[in-house]
Amino acid sequence: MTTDARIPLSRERVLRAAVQLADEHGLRALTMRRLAEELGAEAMSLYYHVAKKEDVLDGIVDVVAEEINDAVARVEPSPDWKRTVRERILTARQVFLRHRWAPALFETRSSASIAVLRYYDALVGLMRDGGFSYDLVHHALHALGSRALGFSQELFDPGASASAEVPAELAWQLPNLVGMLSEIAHEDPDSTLGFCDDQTEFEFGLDVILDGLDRLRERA
Amino acid sequence: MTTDARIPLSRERVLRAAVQLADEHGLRALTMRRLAEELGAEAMSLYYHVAKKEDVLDGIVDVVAEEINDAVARVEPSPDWKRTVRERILTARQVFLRHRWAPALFETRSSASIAVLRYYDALVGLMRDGGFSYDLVHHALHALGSRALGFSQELFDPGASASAEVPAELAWQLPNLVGMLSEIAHEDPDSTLGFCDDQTEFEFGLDVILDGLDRLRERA
DNA sequence: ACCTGAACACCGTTCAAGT
DNA sequence: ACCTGAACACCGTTCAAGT
Repeated sequence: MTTDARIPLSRERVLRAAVQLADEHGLRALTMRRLAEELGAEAMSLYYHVAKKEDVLDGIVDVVAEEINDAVARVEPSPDWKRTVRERILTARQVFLRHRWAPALFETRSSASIAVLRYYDALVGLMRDGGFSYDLVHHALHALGSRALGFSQELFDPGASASAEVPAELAWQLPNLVGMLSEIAHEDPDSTLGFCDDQTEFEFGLDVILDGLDRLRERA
Repeated sequence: MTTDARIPLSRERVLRAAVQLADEHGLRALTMRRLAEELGAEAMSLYYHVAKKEDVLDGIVDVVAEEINDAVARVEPSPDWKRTVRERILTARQVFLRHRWAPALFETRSSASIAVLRYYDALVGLMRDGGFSYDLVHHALHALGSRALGFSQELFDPGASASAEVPAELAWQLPNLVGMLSEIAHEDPDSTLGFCDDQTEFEFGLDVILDGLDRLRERA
């Protein structure tokens, strides 16, 4: 989907096109040459608007982070810190569902973008107002990890390794896993997303942590 | 550090060299050409022992996973499930500290290696014996995420963005973050690893989750 | 059976040159 | 000021050829 070549390039146009390219064809398709093609320009033209590819990657992280900030800004605060924080995080998660490549990329960035810092700043403020000490907020951010931003990279999807996919010769080595999977498959035979409902699992993990943090806050 | 060229290549030698190369120079240095050079061979020779680069990456994930399995096998079980699981996870973490590139790579693998599955199988068994239903174990694995395997990718290290590094013009946009960081820096002026002690934070987050899971187990 | 040289299709990036 | 062509140093990988 090559766009009109008459519109002049700009950093913003480049970044928008990069996000769209990643949305449609994944991060691997995001090469400088392909990106330029998408914009109806030559690869070398991009370098007038961005320093290098890393700059593009930093840029699209920022674009997504701004999208998150816009989304969570519409969440109306509640007197209950946990309710507000929970809703903000689930709202942020919706943005990541629109940009499936983003979690992996966010984790490769070493220095946080300004937009990400603003996101965290608001979170810190909400928890502080909810009765947390700065010290506990700090621990809380580490405990939440990427969940605070709205995603949780699944290392191993128990559902993806459903019993059917495990070769019989392997099964005997994994009695507990096989047992667990067969029971789950039995109990929830028609889950839409395979055996594990990502949304349910994300909320489960999030609530375990938020509840735990709330208990620590009360005790302190 | 080129090794003796007279020793014939083998899949195992290739993978060992790949791990060592990543340990010493990072994942980015792990190219087929460089790897071959390290082994005193030509890049094309590698393809007789591995299918493609992805195969090498799958392979070194497996090597690390086996290293983890060896390490946790030496953890002696306790009647308290939480104690045992906690110690196993912290033991696994030690392995990741020796292979800093591994967390990022583990997260890019879509299908889990057999060794990783064995690790999870043992974990499932321990929790099941500790009184968990299969269903709760399943939720627990999702809640722990990569922490179950012994690492937690930090998206944004609050310590890395210490107040000193935040430009003054940005600080006013981040009042809560700046407040939090200045207090933490003040309270813990001489932490070795910067402002955040990774080990402490990892254990904090792990304990929040394990305690939460234990409470859910009791209630069920 | 195991290893290699030459070659291909791709990268990101520089630099001098065009308008 | 903005864009481009040619070129460079790298990738992973194929394939026919060597021993």
